[in-house]
Amino acid sequence: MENGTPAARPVIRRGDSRQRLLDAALSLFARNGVNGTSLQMIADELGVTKAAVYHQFNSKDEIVLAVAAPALEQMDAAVTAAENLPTAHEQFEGMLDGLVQLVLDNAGFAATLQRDPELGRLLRADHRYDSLTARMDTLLIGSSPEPAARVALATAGGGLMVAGIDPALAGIDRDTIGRVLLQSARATLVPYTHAAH
Amino acid sequence: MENGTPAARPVIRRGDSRQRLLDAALSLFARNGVNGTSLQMIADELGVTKAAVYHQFNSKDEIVLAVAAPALEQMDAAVTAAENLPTAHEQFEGMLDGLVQLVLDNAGFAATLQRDPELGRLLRADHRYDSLTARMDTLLIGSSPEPAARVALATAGGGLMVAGIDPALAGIDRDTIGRVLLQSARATLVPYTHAAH
DNA sequence: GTCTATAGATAGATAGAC
DNA sequence: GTCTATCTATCTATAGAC
Repeated sequence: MENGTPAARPVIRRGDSRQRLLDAALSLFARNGVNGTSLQMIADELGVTKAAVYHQFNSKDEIVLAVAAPALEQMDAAVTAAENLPTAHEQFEGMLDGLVQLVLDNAGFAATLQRDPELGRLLRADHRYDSLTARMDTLLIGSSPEPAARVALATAGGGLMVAGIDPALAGIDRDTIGRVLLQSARATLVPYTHAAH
Repeated sequence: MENGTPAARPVIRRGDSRQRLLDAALSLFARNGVNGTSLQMIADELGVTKAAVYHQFNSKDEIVLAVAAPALEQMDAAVTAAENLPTAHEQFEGMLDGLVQLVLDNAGFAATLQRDPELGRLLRADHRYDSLTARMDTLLIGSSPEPAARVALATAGGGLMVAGIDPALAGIDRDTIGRVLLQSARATLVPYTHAAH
């Protein structure tokens, strides 16, 4: 290689170890839950000691929140995009599409969120998350839903989340999973939304 | 009081403390997960010490399995009842009905099962559970389901389970929840079952 | 059935050397 | 960025008195 660049390109990029840590942590969280995953397990997975983990994050909670961040950003983008669609019907369908993509792109995170009370508590402590879910709910079942609609929303959401959990679903192609998830969520919600007509 | 009976009827019946322990444990498991619930928390909830808990159960796993037992028995009964129905269509609908009742009757347990990897592992170690779920799956989507049907089954199951989780659903009457759950599960599964015609 | 006391392991977290 | 070493708190579980 030529020496036109002032410094040789390092084989290990900066921030790589941080990302490797987050990947390992998410994988362990999805399998064992947040409470079932110790910092020792994360360190072992990376082949380092706990102290090395603490060099990059000040606490376990910080790791959990860093793991959640990308999914929350994608969720924010999906909600905002759906809100900007012209008709209520398109908003409903757009939000549904975005939600399925979100789950497919973040299956491990969805599994963790669905399963772990600890992650739910941490997220609910953040105002952004509360606001996001409220906006999403409005797009799907309106701003003053009847009780049955709230049950349907929880049911549809729960059904979506398991796509990343069930080991029996490993090996099934993304398109098939996405198609079924979309059909299921739509069929569950349509009787209770005013926007689907 | 008269002394006609040889011993005064005790105010606290035998076995009550065991049942109180299981009730407290399930409540804590549903809120915090199995891994998020220590024996100390269970003892505190009952106002006793850990040692008193260990007098009734030899290990934490034993408590978890004892908490799960009633739901597993009800599941067994529901599957068997559905299998004895005459037509495939009635078996499908009967299993769906039984499943919804199961979830409504054991909301706390369903929440725990859905969320906690630890409980799932413990149950899967028991052959009875594996066999039960296999029989249930066959009633709902047949014995050699296509991939999409397996996704639909996991989705419907996940949707059902959340009925006991979401705090936002507290206060909604049982009939409403049951009706929505049944509609959702049926709508999700019908496109992929051969028994629904 | 409930208690005190404790064992042994592991949790999250910190200090300071390299 | 990674290490050794260590702290404190808590965990599951046991022993033995009342």
